[in-house]
Amino acid sequence: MSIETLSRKDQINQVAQNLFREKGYSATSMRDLAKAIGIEAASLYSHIKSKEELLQNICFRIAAEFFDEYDRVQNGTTDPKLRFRHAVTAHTRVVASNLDASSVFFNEWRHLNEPSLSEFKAQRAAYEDRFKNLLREGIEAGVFRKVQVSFAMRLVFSTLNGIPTWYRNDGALSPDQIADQIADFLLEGLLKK
Amino acid sequence: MSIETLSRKDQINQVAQNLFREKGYSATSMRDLAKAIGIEAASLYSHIKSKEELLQNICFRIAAEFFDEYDRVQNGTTDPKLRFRHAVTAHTRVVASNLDASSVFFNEWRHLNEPSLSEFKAQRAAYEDRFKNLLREGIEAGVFRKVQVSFAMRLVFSTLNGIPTWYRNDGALSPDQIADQIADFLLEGLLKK
DNA sequence: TGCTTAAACTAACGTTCGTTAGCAAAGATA
DNA sequence: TATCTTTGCTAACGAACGTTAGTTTAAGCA
Repeated sequence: MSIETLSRKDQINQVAQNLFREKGYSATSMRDLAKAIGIEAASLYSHIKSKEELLQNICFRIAAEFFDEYDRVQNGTTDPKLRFRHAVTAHTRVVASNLDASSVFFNEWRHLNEPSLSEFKAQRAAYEDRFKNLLREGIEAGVFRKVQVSFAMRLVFSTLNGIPTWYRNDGALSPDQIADQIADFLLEGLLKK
Repeated sequence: MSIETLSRKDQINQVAQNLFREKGYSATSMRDLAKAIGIEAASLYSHIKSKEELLQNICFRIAAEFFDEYDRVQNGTTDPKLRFRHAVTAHTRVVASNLDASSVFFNEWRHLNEPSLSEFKAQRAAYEDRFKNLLREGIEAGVFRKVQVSFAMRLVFSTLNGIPTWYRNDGALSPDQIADQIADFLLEGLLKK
């Protein structure tokens, strides 16, 4: 869907995603946002309640996508190695298909105010726990090396959440392709076997 | 060195590192910074030229540390696997020993203005090239899997630069210890051999 | 004691911030 | 045609922003 066919409200949310990512939430003014759309700053308030509402929309929409995609791919799978691979590729697809929004999710969430901030942290922790459990399963099954699960989980997420810093969805590599390659990298490492 | 024994100028730089990391550069006001020190905002200008100068100091000091530590550990080593391991552990030590500053380096550099911004990008690209060369060497030597070097470099840096999001230098694990564990993770991956 | 200097202060500058109030235009609906 | 709703506008609010000017304070030194 091109940006002209979106409702004004959707258009505002989309441009906000882009600006919040490029300049950061605090450094993006409502006048910047309005100018990028082609209206006056005050006119934004015919469609939205506040600047922070825009940030909340982005953060919680992406959080929901992470959960949804995770549930979708885990359904029915029991093999620990495959469960982990599916979780990694699902997460990667969400990130790579929502570069602006996921970038804001990763870097701008701290500008949320209460109670959104606590809710955000709780959801993130719950999501991270799922990955810790996958790692535990893999270790207990003797498939993964005996690593500290919370340490390994942090490294995995660092790799995944860094995607928006370098990936461009320009046709060279599809989200599915990099998802597979990242899963390979996390499972195999750099060394030749 | 405790914060009270620093010169005022050093103290300002140190508190700025911390605030820029916690709240972001744009969301940190000079009045925030002054308040955290216990003086008036205008008094800061007896010691510094501008807010942006503080950001420049942080970014370029850390950049220099990355280069220095890299040069120090590469000196004399020729084995590709060891060269890569040393580069990774050196980088990790710099990050883990400068959590506030490296966090600002990773996340707030975009608020630099020209010409500092271009200079920053150039230095970062030069540093990244060193890692790409190490990966190339490892592949040519048959030690590393045949991965795309620029892709692998991005994944490596994502892992390393995510350290400030989770590591606390509180005595549980020293910078050297996590450096070794991260190198293991990058080289070996999660799978049991 | 008088002089110099560093480092703080108060006051204020002009600008930008997010947001509100009130109004105008335009299209949909009756 | 008359009315309502949506979506924009101009004007402006009070607050906060980075920064400058000018002044005071206090310590070090001749």
